[in-house]
Amino acid sequence: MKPNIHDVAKVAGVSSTTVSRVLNNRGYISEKTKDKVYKAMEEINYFPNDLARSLFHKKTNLIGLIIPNSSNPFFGELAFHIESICTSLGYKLLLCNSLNRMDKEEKYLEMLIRNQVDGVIVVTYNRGVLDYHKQNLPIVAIDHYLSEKIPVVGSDNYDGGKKATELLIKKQCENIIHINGPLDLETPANLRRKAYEDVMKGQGKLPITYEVSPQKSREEVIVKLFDDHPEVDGIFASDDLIAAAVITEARKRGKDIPTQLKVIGYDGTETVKAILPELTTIQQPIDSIAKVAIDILSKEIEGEFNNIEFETYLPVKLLEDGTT
Amino acid sequence: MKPNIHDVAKVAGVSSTTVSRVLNNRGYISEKTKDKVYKAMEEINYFPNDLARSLFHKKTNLIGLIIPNSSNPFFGELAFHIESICTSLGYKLLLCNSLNRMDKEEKYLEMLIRNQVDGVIVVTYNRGVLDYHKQNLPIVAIDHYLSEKIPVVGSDNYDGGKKATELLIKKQCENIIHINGPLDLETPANLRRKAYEDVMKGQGKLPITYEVSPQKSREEVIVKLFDDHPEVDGIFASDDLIAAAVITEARKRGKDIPTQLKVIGYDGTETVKAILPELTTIQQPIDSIAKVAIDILSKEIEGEFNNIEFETYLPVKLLEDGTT
DNA sequence: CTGAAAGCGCTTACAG
DNA sequence: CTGAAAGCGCTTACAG
Repeated sequence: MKPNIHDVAKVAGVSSTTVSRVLNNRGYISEKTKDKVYKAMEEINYFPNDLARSLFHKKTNLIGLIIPNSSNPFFGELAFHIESICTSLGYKLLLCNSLNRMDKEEKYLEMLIRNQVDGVIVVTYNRGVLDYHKQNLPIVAIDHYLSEKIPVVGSDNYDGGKKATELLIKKQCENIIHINGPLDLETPANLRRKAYEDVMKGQGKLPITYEVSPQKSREEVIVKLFDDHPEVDGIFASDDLIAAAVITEARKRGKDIPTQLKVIGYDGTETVKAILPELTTIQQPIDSIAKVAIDILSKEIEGEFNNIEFETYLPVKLLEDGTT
Repeated sequence: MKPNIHDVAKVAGVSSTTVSRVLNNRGYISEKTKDKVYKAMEEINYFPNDLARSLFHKKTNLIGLIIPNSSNPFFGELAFHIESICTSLGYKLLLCNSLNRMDKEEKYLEMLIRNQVDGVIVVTYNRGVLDYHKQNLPIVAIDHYLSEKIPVVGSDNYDGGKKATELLIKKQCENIIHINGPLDLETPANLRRKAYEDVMKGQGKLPITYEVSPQKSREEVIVKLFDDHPEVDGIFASDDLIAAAVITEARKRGKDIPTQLKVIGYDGTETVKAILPELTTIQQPIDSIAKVAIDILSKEIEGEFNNIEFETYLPVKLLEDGTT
């Protein structure tokens, strides 16, 4: 059986109140007593039970993180940064992979509430999930505006889409096509597409967007794109994984990159930079997103609602390399 | 203030004992009472406090996962699979990124103990961390044998190294060099190196290993390797990220892959397969590793120590593609 | 079929 | 400087 505070008290020959005081360094305790208690704790290998503490304090120092999938490099890196910052602040992280499924998101949210988390960081593209549980739980959303009451932190997707499209134009591409994720989910990628369309129209060009979805895989869509549009000479993909698949297919078809086809991706994770460094891409500041999200969540937790920024869109960076 | 079981009881006009019984579906309760209680819970938006439940039951359904870094695709995918399986079993996951640092691992372990986790899954290459806290906490190690008492689940690293080296030999490589991670950490990659050396020696060839470390980056090491050994025509990298960097550097030097240089990596994550599908690699069964690790941990938690396999090494698979 | 009481492991106001 | 008591939100053996 694990020792508890009474076991420590017995060994040290004091009351459990005193042990608790030593533990929390609270009130006056004689050095002698302190020593006795510390020795007793060590002797019986005592660790305080944070469950009991949390129950009393009504604060768990637990944060829930709901992301679609930590396998994706973007979310894997986001989870890493968020966890690191949480730990440095004394918070612990409960990880939840929702696969972007609303039913899972709701179940996770209920689980987090039952576990009394102090706050939740959520990356969801399903509006409305969070209204479901009417608890007034501190929440911050990443990447996507959910409701007036929920602060959102992300990066400047419109500017990213603009920068990407403009680069292809500057590089003399005549036939620029965009590949995006599911258009029905309200992902931030939709703003990238909007910027693409605006820039194209501004140039008097016709925007064309292909859509990758759970039903149509990256590979399928890209094959169709090349079949439909053999004239394509510039592709802006809404994430780096799609861009990588474009490069693979282009190679198969003997299309040289960047002379015959220029490709630009989106995200610029460390992983992709390591594996495919030649990919030109728009880099999101994942570490800053994590930092700002936790800053805001901490403020919500501490009840400082007055100086909270409700929408933060951090700047993105063009990383130019060999594929353009 | 969040409602508690007494609030529900008051609204429903019953005792809190009865509410608890309804909540746990335990003992006989009249349908009428059940209904009243459910209505009351809904009315005041009640969710049970799992902290209090856990405190009573001395079981939290919390699992701790300590990995080096969820940014790395291998660990990101491992975390994903572990979390998914945990959730399907009613466990919740506390994520810890140790950066392979022993001091962090120890702090995380203490945190997990204080939080009363039911068990811990740990990927560490620092022997001895776990002896530190002498709690008899259910633990399972992934990828690395830590002590007689701790079951380990991994894949067959020796066979992976053997398969990789043999492929390069079969493909007529004359000068095969191996690149490994830090040799002082007892990583599973060391077994891959051992297999490489054995196969090389068996062929009457001299094994040569270059070491990537926190001090010497992948890029640095690879540049040196090519400078030292312009004759190299086969490289076996102990992970896919190193293999990718080899490919990048080879391209810079105008060495054609696979005609002048053949490259094989290790891990075969979904991410790398998506971004660099032409990479030949040895694939680890990440999902099975996760599955078996949790199976074993569950058994430890339930106290079924009799039918636990203490060492499990799952088979790896050669994925042959364009780089060889 | 239902309730009062004790207890899970802590903490803190209150006394002394 | 130290201790007894009440309470955080639950659950369950025991009565009835």
